[in-house]
Amino acid sequence: MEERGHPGLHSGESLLFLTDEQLRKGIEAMFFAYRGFTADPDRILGGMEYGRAHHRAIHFINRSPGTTVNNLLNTLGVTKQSLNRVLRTLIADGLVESRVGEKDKRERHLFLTPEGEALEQRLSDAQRARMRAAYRAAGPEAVAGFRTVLEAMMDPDMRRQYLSLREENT
Amino acid sequence: MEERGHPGLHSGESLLFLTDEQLRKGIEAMFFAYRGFTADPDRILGGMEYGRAHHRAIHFINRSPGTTVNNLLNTLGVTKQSLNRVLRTLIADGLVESRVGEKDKRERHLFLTPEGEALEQRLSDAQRARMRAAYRAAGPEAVAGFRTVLEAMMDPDMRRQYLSLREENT
DNA sequence: TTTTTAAGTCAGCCTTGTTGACATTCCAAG
DNA sequence: CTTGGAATGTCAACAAGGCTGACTTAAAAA
Repeated sequence: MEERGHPGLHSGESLLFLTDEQLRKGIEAMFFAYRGFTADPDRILGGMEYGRAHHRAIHFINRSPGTTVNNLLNTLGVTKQSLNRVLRTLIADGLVESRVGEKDKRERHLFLTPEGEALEQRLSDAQRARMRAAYRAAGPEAVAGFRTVLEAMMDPDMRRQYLSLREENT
Repeated sequence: MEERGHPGLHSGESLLFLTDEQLRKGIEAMFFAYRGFTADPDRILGGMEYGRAHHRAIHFINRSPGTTVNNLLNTLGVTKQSLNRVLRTLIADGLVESRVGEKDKRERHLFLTPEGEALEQRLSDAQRARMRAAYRAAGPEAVAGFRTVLEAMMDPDMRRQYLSLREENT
């Protein structure tokens, strides 16, 4: 069942990986894997007053300190009302700081406080631990393929988001 | 907590794919890709009275016709109350049929009606189209790696679910 | 000056998850 | 036969986290 002899892309047989059966396996793999992917942070957050939405906000603020609300909105793909509810609690609890923009005073630039960074660490440590185990078990070539397929699966807008985030510090 | 040089696997350099930076890229890839993964069915369902939960139920009933409520519960990882709310509407709307078990009459075996199968087709066609495009763009080797990493990322329970589903008709 | 933009807020709604309590049905063990 | 436990279903209440719509404020842009 293995023909990684690499495709000239003709030969027809190398397209067996595009059967509906193969596609469905991939779909179910995504479903079950995503559950694992979120399981550890969810467990940690379950004890607190926060949820997955807070985790996502914290992640991307940590990823791009000083990002604006609008940026974050687009990255997360939610409405400002949804995001605002999350940010309000994070700011009130002292995990996120919101600074008025210097150039454009309408904008608010978001930063993690030391407490916010501490929570971010806890959450991403847990998530990375699972990721690291999976990567190690699968090996570097599988990881490369993993990322290639995921990128191809994104909406174009999201792919741009993803790639622009990578530029920042690669 | 990061050992990046790391010995065991000789050469050391082959472990560069396990850096925190690489892991974070993988995490974000999962996040953005999952959005794409669910986008098409969500769009279709947005117009109706159904949501993602209905899609998942329909998918796995189609995948394993005659499965019991308890089986489905475990596969989906939700409570029976959550699933019941979804199943009730699907049954009421004539998309799913619930048959009392013959051997054990406490069990209800679930099947899609022709209408249910029609909706399943619409949804999975959309999802498979994206998957197919991604697979085609990435190539068979990347796809193999993709599935390998996803399997390694699942919780053991979910991996068993995933693999047992594969056995049924491979 | 007027219009547009960024952000925040309030109110209300929906889906989908959760617990807890309880009824029904039925198998199986005592 | 009786009873305990398992599988299912149902009701109620609640929470997270999406959404839309309407409105305000402040500041930038035209």
